[in-house]
Order: sequence, then structure tokens, then C-alpha cells
Amino acid sequence: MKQVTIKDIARAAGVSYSTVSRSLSGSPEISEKTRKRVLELCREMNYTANTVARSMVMKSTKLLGLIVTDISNPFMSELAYYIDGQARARGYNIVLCNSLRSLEQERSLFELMISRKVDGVILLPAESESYNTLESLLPRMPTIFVGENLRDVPESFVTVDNYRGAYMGVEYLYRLGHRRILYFGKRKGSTTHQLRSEGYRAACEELGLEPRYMNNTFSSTSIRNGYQLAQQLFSQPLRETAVFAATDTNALGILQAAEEKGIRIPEDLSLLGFDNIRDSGLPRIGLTTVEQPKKLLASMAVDSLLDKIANDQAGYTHRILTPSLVERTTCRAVSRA
Amino acid sequence: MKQVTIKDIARAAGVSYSTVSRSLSGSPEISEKTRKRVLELCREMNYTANTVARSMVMKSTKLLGLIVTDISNPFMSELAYYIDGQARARGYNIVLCNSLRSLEQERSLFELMISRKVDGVILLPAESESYNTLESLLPRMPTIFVGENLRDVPESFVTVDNYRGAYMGVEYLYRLGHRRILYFGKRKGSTTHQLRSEGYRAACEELGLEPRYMNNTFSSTSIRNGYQLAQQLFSQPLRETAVFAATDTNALGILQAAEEKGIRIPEDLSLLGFDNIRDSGLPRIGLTTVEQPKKLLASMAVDSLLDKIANDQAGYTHRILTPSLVERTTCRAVSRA
DNA sequence: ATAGTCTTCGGAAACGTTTGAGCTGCGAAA
DNA sequence: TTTCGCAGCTCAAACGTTTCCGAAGACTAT
Repeated sequence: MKQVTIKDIARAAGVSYSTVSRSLSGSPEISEKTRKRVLELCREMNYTANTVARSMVMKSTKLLGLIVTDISNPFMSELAYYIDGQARARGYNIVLCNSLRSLEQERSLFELMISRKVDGVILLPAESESYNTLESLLPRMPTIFVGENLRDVPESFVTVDNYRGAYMGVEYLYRLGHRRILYFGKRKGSTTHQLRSEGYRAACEELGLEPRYMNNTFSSTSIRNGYQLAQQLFSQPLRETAVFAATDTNALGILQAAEEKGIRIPEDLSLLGFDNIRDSGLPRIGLTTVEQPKKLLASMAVDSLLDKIANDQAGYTHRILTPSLVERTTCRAVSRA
Repeated sequence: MKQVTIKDIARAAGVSYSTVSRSLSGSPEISEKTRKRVLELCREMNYTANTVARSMVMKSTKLLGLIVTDISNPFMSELAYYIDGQARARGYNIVLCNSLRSLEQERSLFELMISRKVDGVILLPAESESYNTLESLLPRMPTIFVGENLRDVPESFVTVDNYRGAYMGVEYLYRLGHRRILYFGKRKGSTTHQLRSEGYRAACEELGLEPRYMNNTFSSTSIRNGYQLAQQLFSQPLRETAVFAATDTNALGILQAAEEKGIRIPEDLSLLGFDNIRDSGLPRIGLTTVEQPKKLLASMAVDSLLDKIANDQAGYTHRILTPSLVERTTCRAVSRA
């Protein structure tokens, strides 16, 4: 697997190797005749440019780091899909890393990305504290956070409007006739959850409802977590007619627990999620939920990052996308008896 | 974001830059005193080695290409998760690409990987013909195919034993009392599906059952495809008591169609899948299915690839893993009335 | 014919690292 | 005292590109 270099074809074509380089890059100062001959030789000799050598001199690898907590999570893998698409359209490739939701891992991966000289990194932070852990490294690598609202932090991010999404969610349930709505899931910790629960509270106050929380103390938001908490919830009679889950994964856990307890959804209880992960659209599940515009999130993330790379001095941008509600089958109208 | 190089520290430490390099790499011919001073300086000056320069001279990027058809597919994202874990444990990073199930895309991505000088590529092929499209490129890059059985092709692959898995599946249904079992899904095209349907047929013959196929002519295996085909299936009275879906995604489509037709699963019809994607374990779905050992698949893929990279001359390896059956709730025992 | 301009190409430096070969000084063996 | 070996370091080449600068030749204008 030895390399055929630009010098080899230069020798074969009887020109200098700078001429070959220029031929390949489409420089105008090369005659059609020699260019043709060079390109011909390249094909014959199976030449492929060595990108790492090019990166060396160009000081750009055309690589973007993508650090996620867990690529097997459906939300992240879908995001990764779109990010790769957009990046590739812009001439970049993705180097993927899983931080496993560990701040140390995350930091060490970030350093690795610096060492690898990727042009920038897209970070789905492990926790809201990620910014603090990484702060000292950030000046050395253009970075964009996605999914977390870093409010008054001087770094770029793109996220959905979690506050508004939650607000929309309770409005929706209100219109269906629900007056007792439980908020289920994490409340503290990440700004994401903080904003969602704030939006919930604000909507409740606006509509004259009494807010009630059921807090998940677990740090991870797997289905299992939601399931365990939901078991607790269902161990005593339910006051509410609807529950608003902080994430779709939580909602899935509720679904499971409800199934086991014989609680029918939506007949006995309406269930609303947040994120619209792919699982939610599956048959038999049909979770109605407030959707994060994942494709848009992805393309804005890479566009913002590429902008930042292009003009280094430019400050930071905060982009906040508006969510939308997708109706499926887990919420139903309720008569106000 | 300008770079602190090895020369900067050399100047600061008052030594030559080769001394710095040797200090960093733990070479024995450097005195403890100078090594200490150098390392100290590195920390102070925020030095991080430039990996691309190193790759240049070492002729190794410590990068592995991972080409999948669609990272948002739960099977592949789970595999990618394990692959990344194993690769990182071995000192490698992953550059991820989506071929979008297109042979041209796949080929162009493969060329890109060879231009990027990744040390090897792990390929989840777009089609069984992928080998033909890539054949001319293969000698130029260590590659391992995963998921497809390339039988008599001189390239390495690792896959599950699809034949045996299908065989096990019908045996399982037989033991539950089922005598009329429909095979549902793709049959031609990929060797994967060919082997599965062969395993089904063999088991049927062995057990004295009459095989019946319902073939999916669509090239992609999305839920929607399974759904459409299942609608067709349910438009006339069912002769079978069980259906064996070629993939879990197909099974999910059947589930959806059944739901709409009012066909209860497993009461009216037992359903068995293949792959054990994460979705199958979801509440309300609980698809029983034959499982591909994804974690093992992943670690064998990277181990095999790394072996191949280490000794280039070594031939190829074919590894075929045995599947297992995971019981959930979509199959039930049937009385032989 | 001379000067000037353009076109087309070659030479060489630079990117940041690793590493083989060579150099220096010091202690020990002869 | 001379020679040798060795520890500890420096020099310089090499990896495969891109690109600035300059040179040679052809062509045009005077």
C-alpha cells in the first residue's frame, strides 16, 4: 500500500512537481496541454492526493470534531446524521467521539481534537457544567455547543427554545381540557431542563393551573430511569389527568410502567413528551410530543461553526430555534366533568 | 489560535528541538533533569503536539474510517457506539461517513478515506454489490466488511450467522406449536437476506413445514416498507399463525399495519424479528427476535482490522458469530387444534 | 531590432514532527 | 597519557504538499 506521490507523476510527465500540483488544483497558469497530460498520468498511476500533507501546509484539516455523549441515543444519532450531511456538503468530514457523559472524558476528547487539528468542534455537552471544565481550552479551538442554552456565556451555541416548547406543551394540554398536569423529569442540572420546567411553570401561572413536579434525581435520562420514577408515581392514586415528560425517553419509561400497572394511555392518562426522537413515531407508541427541529439544528450548528472558523475574530452567536408540536395518539381531549 | 510548536519550547528550554521530541516520547537517552524541565515548559506554554505533522512522518494517522449507510439507523448507531469504544481503547479515532445506501457515494467516500490516509476502514456495505464497486480500491486500503457475508471473496469480514439465526427462529416458533410460518421481507439482493431465507427454508424442510415467502421488492428496509407490504398481507385472510420478519424494522412495519387492521399481536398472530435493534425492546413493542451480538461484532471488527493493519501481508479472515434468541412478548404458544 | 508584457513553468521554502547519524565531554581502562 | 566507550545532546533529512518568487520564452508594440 505504498504511496504514489506528486513527484512520481512529475517525473513521469517530465515536469516539475509544482506544475503537477497546479494542474490538480486547477490553477489558470498551466497550459491545457500539460494539464491534460498530467491528469491523464494521475489516472493511470492511481494517484490520490495525500490530504494530511496538504493539511500540514494549508493549516486546515477539513475535519470537524463531533463530541456526543452517546451516539447510540436516537436523538444524537439523528443529529449526527444531519450534521454529517451538512458538513460533507461543505467539504468537511466528521470525527466522532463519545464522551460517555463524563466530564473528564469530554475534556480529554476535546484536547485530542486540538491535537488532531480539526478545524472546529461541535459539542453536545455531557452536562451543563461542560463549559466550566472546558473554559481554558475553548480559546484554542472554534467550538459550538448544541442543545444547551449557555445564556450569558461568551460562546456560540444553537438550541431549541426549551422554555417556549414547554409553554406550548401545557397550552396544548389545556386546550384539550386538562387542568391538572404533572411535570415529570429532571428540573435542575442542565439549563435545558431548567428552561423546560420554567416554561411549564410560567404557562401554569398564566393559565391558572397549579404546577406539580415529579423530579428525577438521576443524572442520566434513560428509559430505565423514567420507568423507575414512574413506578413510584403509579404506586399511589393519580391526581392528574395528564403528564408532561421532560424528555421522550422519560415518556417511554412512563409508557412501560403504565403498561404494567394496567393504566391505559391515553384513555386513563394523557402523555406528552419532548424531543420527538424517532422512537416516538413508532407503531404502538405514537407519542405526541414537542419536537426539536433536528435537521435545522444540525445545519445551523455546522453553518455557525464554519462562520466562526472563517473569521476567527468574530464573537459568538446564540441561535434559538422554535419548537413545534407533533400530535400523535397519547393525548386525548377530556370532558370537564 | 496560533500554534505553540516544539521549536518554541526548545528555544525556551535552551535545547534543540529533537531533545524536546525525545523528552515527550519518553526516549531513554535524555537525562531526567532536562526531561523534567521540558515537560514543565510544555505545561506552562500550553503545548499540544500536532498530530497531523506526526502522521506525516509516522505514516499513520491513528484514524479509522467508518462508512455506514445511515447512522440514524438504530442498528448502525449502536454498532458505531461500540466501534468507537473499542477503537479509542486501542488509540484510534473514528471518522464517520454516511453512504446513504448509494454505491457511488460509497465509492467516493472510500476514495476520500484513502486520500485522508486513515489507517483502515470499517465498512457496513450499502449493498452486496459493494464489493464489486470497490474491488479496484481495496488493495490500497485495509478494509473490513461488517454485516455481509462475502462468502468466497478474498476480503475480511465479520458477520452474524444469518443462516443459523433464521434456522433457530423457525425452530423456536415450531416449539411454540406453530406449523404455518410466513417468511416476510427481502430475499434477494444482499447475502444477508439470502442466507436468512435459506436458513428459513432449511428449517422448514427439516421440520416438515411448508415454506411460504412474502417478498419485499423495495431496496431499502425502512419501517414504511414493511408497513406497506404488511397492508398487502392483511388484505386477505391469513393462513399463517406466525410470521418471521427478515428484519426488526420490517417487523415494526407489520406491527403498525396490524394495529390498524385490528389484528392483535400475539393473540391473533405471533411475530418474530431479526437483529434486536434497540427499538425492539421498547415498552409496548417488546418484539421477540433473534439477536445480533452487536458489541462483539464491533470489537471483532476493529480487532480484525487492526491485525490486518499490523501485518499487511496477512490474508483475510472470515468471522461468523452465532446469534441468540431474545424472548419478549410478540410470540405465544399455540394449541394444536 | 528593442523593449515590454504575458504565459508557462521551475526552484525552493515552509508546515511540525520523528529519527538516524554525528558530535562533545567525561570517566575508566590500558 | 592515550584510547575507548558511553551518556546526552545537536544536526539535518524526510514525510508530501502548496505557493511565492523568479526565469525563460513567446509574442506584441514601437
